[in-house]
Amino acid sequence: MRQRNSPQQAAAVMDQNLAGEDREQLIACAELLFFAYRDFINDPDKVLEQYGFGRAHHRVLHFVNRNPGLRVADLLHILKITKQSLARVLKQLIDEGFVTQRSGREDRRQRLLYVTPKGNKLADKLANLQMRRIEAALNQAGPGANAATQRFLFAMIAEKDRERVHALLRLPEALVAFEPIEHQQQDRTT
Amino acid sequence: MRQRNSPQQAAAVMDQNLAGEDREQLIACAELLFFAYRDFINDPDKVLEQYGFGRAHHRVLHFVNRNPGLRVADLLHILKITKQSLARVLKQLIDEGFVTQRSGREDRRQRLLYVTPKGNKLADKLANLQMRRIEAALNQAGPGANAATQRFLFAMIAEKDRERVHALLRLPEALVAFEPIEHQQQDRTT
DNA sequence: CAAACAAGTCAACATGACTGACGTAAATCA
DNA sequence: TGATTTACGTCAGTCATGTTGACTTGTTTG
Repeated sequence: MRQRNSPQQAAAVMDQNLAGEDREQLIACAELLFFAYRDFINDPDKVLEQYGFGRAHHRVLHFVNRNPGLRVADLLHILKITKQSLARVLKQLIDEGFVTQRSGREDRRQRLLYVTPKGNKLADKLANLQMRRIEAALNQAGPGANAATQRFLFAMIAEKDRERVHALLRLPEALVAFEPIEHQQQDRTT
Repeated sequence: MRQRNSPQQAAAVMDQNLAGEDREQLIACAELLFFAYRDFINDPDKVLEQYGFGRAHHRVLHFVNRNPGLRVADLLHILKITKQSLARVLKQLIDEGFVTQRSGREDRRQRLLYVTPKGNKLADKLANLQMRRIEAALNQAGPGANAATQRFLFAMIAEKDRERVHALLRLPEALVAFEPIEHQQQDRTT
């Protein structure tokens, strides 16, 4: 038996109803994240379909577009998938002329990845779709939403990956160090 | 009991940028959303593996747990998948005693879904994992992050689904009406 | 030179999505 | 009442994307 307060009640006792209301807030966040991501993914999917590509292709194309010269190993860390999974979509992107490879100058074992002009065009097209939705959402969420949301999303990342992501996205320093956090024990597994 | 300060206090600085910088901000949001969701999904996955379940099972279990008496048709709208996709995971959840069905009283064609105590236990276990991460992230993101993030995530949802989600999550009215939205429907058909 | 490393590849498999077609029982409409 | 619609279930096949394991080819490094 779970009781749910009406919005009026919720607003009234916002900071007093400790565990119960707090729990509802957290669950709302979780569910909203699910719905938001569901629709965030949706726009590009329709376009990708026309190219015979899927989300996996999109992700590769995006990060190569944003980070020219990315190594395959980097991509594996970013996407957290196996190289066999990556290989399939990467091969398609290369075969169809959206991505190219060059050997690294210093280390010739490495295959550095770059988008072609064609790849850049598609990547930008997809990015613009998503950015339009994000922009509208930020506007609707009001001032401060950008900063707060970025801090929240960044803090949702597994702690051991944050530094890598921070560097990858070239984020401002403020994002990491908003509040000192006491004890954090996450992602010790494996 | 995070304080819900007015979002203006949180950070009014970051939101007034120029076009080029603005674009970078939006891209950062998009990428952060990807990384956040990637890791948000990760915690439950490890537990689900032990039960022989996947994400699809988790989603069904979660929404049935949160909304006892949910109809199959509702679930399809929530998850935006086909009934054939749903059928497989739902059947497993029922066969293994995590979910039960009852015929609707008014309309006996309907199969109303409920979690069993066993199902409730697993659902809560998974929810707690995710809520712990969200709680830590909200703390780290500072005051105002909860409200701002919820508004942002809500606004990311496809407009035609917002009303439905709003009703489903029993969200406070303020979430929808931060900024005057022009046309809003009153249809409450769940 | 041997070992470690970056990357590619082959094969088999699991999950979760899809389409299309069909069945069944209950509600609703003409 | 009889026909149609609705809610749900199911069979069968396909596709996209993930997995593990094993092996190869270059290249760098100890």
